[in-house]
Amino acid sequence: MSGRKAQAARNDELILAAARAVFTADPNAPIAAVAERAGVGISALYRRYPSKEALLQKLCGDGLKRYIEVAQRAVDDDEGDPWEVFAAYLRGIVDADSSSLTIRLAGTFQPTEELFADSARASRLAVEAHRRAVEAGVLRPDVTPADIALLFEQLASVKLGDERRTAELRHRYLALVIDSLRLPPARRALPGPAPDDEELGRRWIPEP
Amino acid sequence: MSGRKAQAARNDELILAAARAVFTADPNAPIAAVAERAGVGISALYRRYPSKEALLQKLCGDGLKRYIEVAQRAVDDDEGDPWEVFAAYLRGIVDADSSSLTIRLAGTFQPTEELFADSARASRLAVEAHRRAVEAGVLRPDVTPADIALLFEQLASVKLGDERRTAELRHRYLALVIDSLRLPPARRALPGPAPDDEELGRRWIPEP
DNA sequence: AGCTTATCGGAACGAAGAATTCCGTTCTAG
DNA sequence: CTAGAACGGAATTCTTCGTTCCGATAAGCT
Repeated sequence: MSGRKAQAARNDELILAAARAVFTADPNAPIAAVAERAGVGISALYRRYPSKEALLQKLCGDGLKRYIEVAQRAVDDDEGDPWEVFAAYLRGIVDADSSSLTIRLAGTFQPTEELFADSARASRLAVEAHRRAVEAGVLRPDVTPADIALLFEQLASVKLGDERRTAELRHRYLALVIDSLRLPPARRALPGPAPDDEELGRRWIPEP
Repeated sequence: MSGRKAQAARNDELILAAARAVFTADPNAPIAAVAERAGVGISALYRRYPSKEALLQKLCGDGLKRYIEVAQRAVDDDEGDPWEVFAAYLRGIVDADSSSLTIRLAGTFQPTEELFADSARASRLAVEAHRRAVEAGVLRPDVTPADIALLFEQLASVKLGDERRTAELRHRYLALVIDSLRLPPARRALPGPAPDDEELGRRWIPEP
């Protein structure tokens, strides 16, 4: 499995993964940072995407697709325990890091028609997943789908250490909020260790 | 109360307020944006602060002082209901927007010795306020002071509409988390209306 | 009234950064 | 053996931003 074409196909993924990592870390990162992270030259990028904006649109579109997939799963599930279905939906969106790929990137590119359409679709699914949870009597009715959207964004703002640690902490705070969203009130142990002082303090020094 | 000196004193405040607004909205904002927002020329800025970095250090220092003041109040209060004291501390920090002025600005300037000292002092007070709440049996013992710090940061990431609306929403989500932090579990109505779709959707279009 | 000087507005300057283009090189497929 | 796809990265061009500089203004003092 070698050859020029295989290498190119591998670069496709490499570049997308690098772009995700770089732009979720900093929506205004230069495009050269993506190339460097992917371990390719700049021209490898421009061969695939006509501009930075096109790349960002692609990332955002992928983020919406992830969202739609996870939400669709929650809406389609008629068997599982309603609360568990809803909680799995929340965890799934947090893991997909959809907020970082969509609304967080907004402002750095001009949204296309397709993006608007997918965004509307995602929104409808979110409302439906929400409605099911409320009607099943497992979700606090005074929180709205828009509240949930903002909660996702808040969780996406958590960034500490590497990717794994960040995901762990997001789940920790999601668990805190899940406890409070749940009806009737329940309380479980928080997952993942709390941050320690060294972990928090490291962030004060400018990098370069 | 006019005169050159009064005007200058008024500008002192104007500039600081503008800098707070501009840099909490965007930690990498150009210094010209501060001058414009304050309605003064650039030289009015450079007369007061030798560099952009010095201004940022001042803002961060002020943020820490606000934090210390609020936390000190919580630590000193021996009379009030322990939970109410702790909840007021949380609300106070959110209102002071300390996170946006401190850790959020970190990386845009070199921290001074004094900042480190104040930061340590703030941290000690936070731990003490936390300890009191846990020992009074009103705060979930599996959340640590570091958890609380990250919660503040998450709340500070909420930004929607004008300053008033943003503060309202932060309190809404603080209430959600407060419900879950509290021991024994309690549940109150959420303050402030949830965001509506138009409010959320407006953020997709790039500004200029 | 006239002079001094603190204060200010904003243009000018220079450095840095970033998106995109361009060119020479490599290596595969046919 | 060669045409050309794919690539690395320097060169180009444009923008942005921090800082400096200069002329204008008017308060306060003599």
